[in-house]
Amino acid sequence: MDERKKQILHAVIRDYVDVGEPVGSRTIAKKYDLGVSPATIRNEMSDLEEMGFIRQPHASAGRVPSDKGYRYYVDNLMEPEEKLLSDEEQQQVADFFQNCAAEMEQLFQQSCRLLSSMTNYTAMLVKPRLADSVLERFKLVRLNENQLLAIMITDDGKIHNKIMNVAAALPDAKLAELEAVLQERLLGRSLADVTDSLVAEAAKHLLEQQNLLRQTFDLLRELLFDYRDEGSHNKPLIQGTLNLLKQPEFHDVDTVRELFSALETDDVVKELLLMASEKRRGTVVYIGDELSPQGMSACSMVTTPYYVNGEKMGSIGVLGPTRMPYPKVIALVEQIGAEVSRKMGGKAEGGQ
Amino acid sequence: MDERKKQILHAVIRDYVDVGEPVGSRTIAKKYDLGVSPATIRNEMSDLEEMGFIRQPHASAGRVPSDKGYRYYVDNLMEPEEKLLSDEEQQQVADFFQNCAAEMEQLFQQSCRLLSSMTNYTAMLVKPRLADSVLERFKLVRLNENQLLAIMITDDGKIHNKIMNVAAALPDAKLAELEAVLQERLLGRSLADVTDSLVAEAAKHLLEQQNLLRQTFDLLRELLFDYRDEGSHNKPLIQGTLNLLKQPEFHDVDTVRELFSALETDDVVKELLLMASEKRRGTVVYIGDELSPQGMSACSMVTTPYYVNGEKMGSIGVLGPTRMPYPKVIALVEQIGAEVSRKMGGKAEGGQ
DNA sequence: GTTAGCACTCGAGGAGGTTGAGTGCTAACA
DNA sequence: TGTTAGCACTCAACCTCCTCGAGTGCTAAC
Repeated sequence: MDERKKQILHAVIRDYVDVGEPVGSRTIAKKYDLGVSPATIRNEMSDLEEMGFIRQPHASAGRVPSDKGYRYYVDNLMEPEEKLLSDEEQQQVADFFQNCAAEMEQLFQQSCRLLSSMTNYTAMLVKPRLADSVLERFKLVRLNENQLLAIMITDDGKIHNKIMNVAAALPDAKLAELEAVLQERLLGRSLADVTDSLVAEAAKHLLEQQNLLRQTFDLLRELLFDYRDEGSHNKPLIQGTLNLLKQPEFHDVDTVRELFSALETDDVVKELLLMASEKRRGTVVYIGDELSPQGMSACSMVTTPYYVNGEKMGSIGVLGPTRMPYPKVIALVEQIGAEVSRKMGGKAEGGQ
Repeated sequence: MDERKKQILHAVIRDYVDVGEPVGSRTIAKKYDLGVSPATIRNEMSDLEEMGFIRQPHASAGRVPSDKGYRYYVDNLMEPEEKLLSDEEQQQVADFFQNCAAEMEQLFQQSCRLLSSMTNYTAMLVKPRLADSVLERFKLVRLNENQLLAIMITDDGKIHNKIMNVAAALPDAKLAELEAVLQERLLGRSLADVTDSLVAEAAKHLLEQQNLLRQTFDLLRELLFDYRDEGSHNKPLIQGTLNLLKQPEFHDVDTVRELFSALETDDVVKELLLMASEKRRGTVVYIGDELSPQGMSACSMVTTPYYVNGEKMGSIGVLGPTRMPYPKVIALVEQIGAEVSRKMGGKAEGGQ
């Protein structure tokens, strides 16, 4: 891959992303000053096609970048100066984060919306894993003779609760004792740390005395593990699904159907967003075929992790057509990701 | 509108719903035994067109029912025997409701899914208004010196809570007193009944003594009214949006965009579903243009109310193309609505 | 290694023709 | 007066044929 080939590939991609139509050798010779004739460019393009970086939609058309071509571009060709946001965009982001909500849930919602409206693609965000939340408060409240309400407040400000039935009367003193023991053992720990044995041990001596509490404990354990596994508690946020319909590549209803049904499957979205953050590789770009296991091979995705209190984290990202202005989108995702981290008191982490 | 015209209109609609293509005079003469020649049917159809019940997509095509035609059909032509569900369908519904969840939220979700999968259209449901929920329990729990947790449990089993800051220490005795007074005044009332004056009066003598509680009360009032107005607390359920994409009438991406953006607006959906139940007219059918204020003039909608404990209620319904088998869909919606009512201990109400 | 020139390919788009479903009209019939 | 047969007419859908133009690949010359 010599320098000139790189230049030509770069030119093909820039032009295609811009105009949306296959780009020919003449166009490149005219628009980008490479100092060679169309014929030479043709030869080079023929090589590039053989190498799999570009392809022809049909025999007498210009060239279009392949997924591999975009990949090479993102990995090797993108120039830092392309990644800058315009002043207005900078401003827009800054303004937004100055005035945005402090409450976590809302901040996420709104950031997601911002990202989708600024890119005109679909934005998505996974909230921090509930398992990483730290138990800050734990209360047992008597509702009546047979019912207790367990209240847990986690450090993200969320209140979780569950009504539990107790088989027989439980004196106030015992209840207080139970609460105290559990508080001592559970508070300050993340839900991930709350293991079966921990709960069991915490209540051992109580259980010995009062077998009737066993049910309550089973319920409590269920509750804790339920939250820890975060089954349905942590749906990813998705904003601007409809933006994708604006894209010419999704003018075919069948493609749209496939794509949307993938988007409706929360697990797919979460998996995608988390694939990136779990590798801890900063911003990650998935291109075309790399999303085919998720049924989105017509798309590309840019995700970046964000941090809450320096540790716990989630991811925010954008889904658009493979033909997207990668540098801009990457810059925007990183910028917004960093701002979210900042707002949440985490350390930002940018770049690749 | 003589008998023969009715028969012909009926035939046009049945055939069009079935086949999906404009239907001509010859087809009707052959398929439906009206005892007259195509020529006669042509004359009648010409009249029907003049009356606005059918129309021609283009000059040399067959006829297609207009919105007005469907309306007339639904109001006057549908025969009771058309409204029967097949045995398998009956069975499917019965099976489902035998095994379905008892928990309200889940029951709604699952019923909605059932309706959408059985019709292959989009199903939607508004949950009962929160304002109609009755406060069953009310608790004030001290979290620490400066924070109280207000817990409200409504008769639908939902737990609502809010953390409130109190300016200065509040002795346990006062807290208990406060709780007791509020319980006395608020329990057993629906959120709709909880008025500003009620809360104020309930706490009057307390406030006189302890001005510092004012803030707490303001917060509590806010909380109550927040739930009562049910701002974001009561999103309608929507299932099977993607089913609409299967319909040939939505093969155009622009129509889809318009429709989906309407569906994304919760208020529009809720308004639609509630329009019916507020009139207390049983099952209601909206056809084509009648939905144009909601930006869904390509669709028809069938909704029916359901009842919880005989009074409080919501609606369940189906959104599909105007070309839908109305009798079947109506029967299905009513059946499922009735089952939901039954499950929720409400009285069923069928028919129009 | 680069370039100019040229033949070739192929999709897009328009013109023209054919087909078939369906209508509207008219005149004849009961 | 209502019904029917017959016939001319209309029009979308579908072909085919044609041209145009963008773009390529190849070759021979520089």
